[in-house]
Amino acid sequence: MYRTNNCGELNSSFVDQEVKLSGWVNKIRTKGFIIWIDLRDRYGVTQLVFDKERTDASVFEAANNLGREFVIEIDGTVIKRKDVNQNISTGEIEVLVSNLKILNTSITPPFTIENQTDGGDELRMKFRYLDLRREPIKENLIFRNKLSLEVRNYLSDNGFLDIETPYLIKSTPEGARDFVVPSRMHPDQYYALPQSPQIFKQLIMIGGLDKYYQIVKCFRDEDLRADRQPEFTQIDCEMSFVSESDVLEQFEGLILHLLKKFGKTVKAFPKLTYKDAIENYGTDKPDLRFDMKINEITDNVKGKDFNIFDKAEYIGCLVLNDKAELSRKEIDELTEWVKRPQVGANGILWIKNNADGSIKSSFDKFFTSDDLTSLTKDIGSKSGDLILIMAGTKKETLEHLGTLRVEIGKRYDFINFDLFCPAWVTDFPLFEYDEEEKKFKSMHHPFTSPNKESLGHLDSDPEKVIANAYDLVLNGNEIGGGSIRIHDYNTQMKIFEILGMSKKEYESQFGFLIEALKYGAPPHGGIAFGLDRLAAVLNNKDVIRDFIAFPKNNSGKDLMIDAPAKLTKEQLKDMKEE
RNA sequence: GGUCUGGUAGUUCAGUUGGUUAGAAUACAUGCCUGUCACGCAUGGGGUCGCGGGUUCGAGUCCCGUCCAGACCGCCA
Repeated sequence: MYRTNNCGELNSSFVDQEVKLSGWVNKIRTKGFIIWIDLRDRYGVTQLVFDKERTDASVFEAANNLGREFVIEIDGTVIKRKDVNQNISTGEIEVLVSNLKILNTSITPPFTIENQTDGGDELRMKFRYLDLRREPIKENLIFRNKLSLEVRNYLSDNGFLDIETPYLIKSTPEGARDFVVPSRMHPDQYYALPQSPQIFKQLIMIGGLDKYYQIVKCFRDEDLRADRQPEFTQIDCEMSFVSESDVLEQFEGLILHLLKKFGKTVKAFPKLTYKDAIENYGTDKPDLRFDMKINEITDNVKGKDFNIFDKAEYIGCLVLNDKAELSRKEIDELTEWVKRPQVGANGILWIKNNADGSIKSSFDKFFTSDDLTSLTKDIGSKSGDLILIMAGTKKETLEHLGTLRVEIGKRYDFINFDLFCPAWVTDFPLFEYDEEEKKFKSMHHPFTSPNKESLGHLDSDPEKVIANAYDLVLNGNEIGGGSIRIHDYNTQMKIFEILGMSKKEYESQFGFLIEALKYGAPPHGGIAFGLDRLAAVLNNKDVIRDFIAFPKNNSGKDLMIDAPAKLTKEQLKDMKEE
């Protein structure tokens, strides 16, 4: 037996008990006559004490020779501390050690195993097993476990069945690039790893299992971001005999269940259309933790001989309450920020609706103060406000204003980080036109059903067709998305046709699904959530890597195991036809 | 594929206009220390300034190339 207790559970109620503990040497503090060691395991830290009066000389000597991250087992007596440490749960007691056994030694770790480590990202990834010993990473993984457990509880209580789907499937050219796996038994042929179990979950519905879920790894061979990994985990769900509102209700329940379980404050759960989201927030994943909206002022400002306005297709602005005192330098910094190639805006124009009633703008040459006053009235700005204006094409300007809005929210503390603001975004277009390939592409995927009301546009004007598709947005992050699927053979054919796929193409790629639709496919739909991202967002973090035990770095590498790597000639030979 | 930022001690970083022997903190080692908990004090070891080339009397510093890391754009049905 290595231990009678763990390093997180001892407190004053254990005083005078004999205990045996095992763990890692986190920190050694010595005063010559006395040595303290912080012993760490998954559960916490317990202070061990050795001193020249109370500890056997050989044990004291052994304690003197320990190093960081040695694994030790000790016997001792729980005693009250002279000075209590309020910061840790075991801070009232310490263990007077009578016996010390070294279970394993350690060389000096390359970074400190502390909450605020001195290690950089690269080093932490290379020695991820040491990084996992750190409290913040450990807590993230414990949180992730609780999260997936609560997801399972909710879905199981609501009658969903956990059904596994295959990882070795067939590649399709639609959507993201697939990771491919060569087949040894069939040289020059390849499996693909699933980007999502999409088609399988639809076939499970056609198979009559009614409610399915799976917490499942998915794979996409695309470039990474702070919130994107090439392999990631989805909470994948599908239901039969449901309309869009049924799905939204069911999964609003899931999200509220989770937010409640984790003690989060939720203000509301609004439903906005894609169009409203874009026009009010400049993005399809609005951060609703602050109320600021984009105001369109195109018609208000044209015709003053100001070229920038007169030439623009769209002019919009943001009203920053009580920020009129912002310095010229700060506005210039914001301007530089939006002009960086990553944002790509042309610049920012401003109006200061000063607290003293005066009004000033960066285009005073063209606008009288009466013009400005009437403009501020129209957009409901009060004195003390700063108004930032952008102009250009509608699509780009809204996008830039949306990016600026979030930056302002962060920079000037408009965002309330204690608040969790989930929202549905609905009524996405079914298609978007790809200028490069000169054809329509599915905005979601080709199995998304068109909205009944817009079916008339299917032949004449595909871009106007609205999909029965929806995203779940939380604090400005897309954490889920789904749709009602097509369960009708003819509609599915029609969609493939609009996407410019030949009969040969769709039959070779999705023939089995098309066939299945002929055998009494029920109406069905579903949703998938990104578990990694959900875990990060619930902890107000932007980077999902630290919610994954062994993540890939920015360029898709695992720095610890050094993957990807080359294969041997022998291995490659197996993959090729003679 | 592109843009930006960075790469200097085990680690995190500073390093001025190009100028003598490249610094700090921390980690590590040794010693001291009668209650520490970011313990303290003293001493010490520790450097291919990412790599290659160029300019120069002289390069950590300037130029070109390249590699690596991070953030973002494209991409992510």
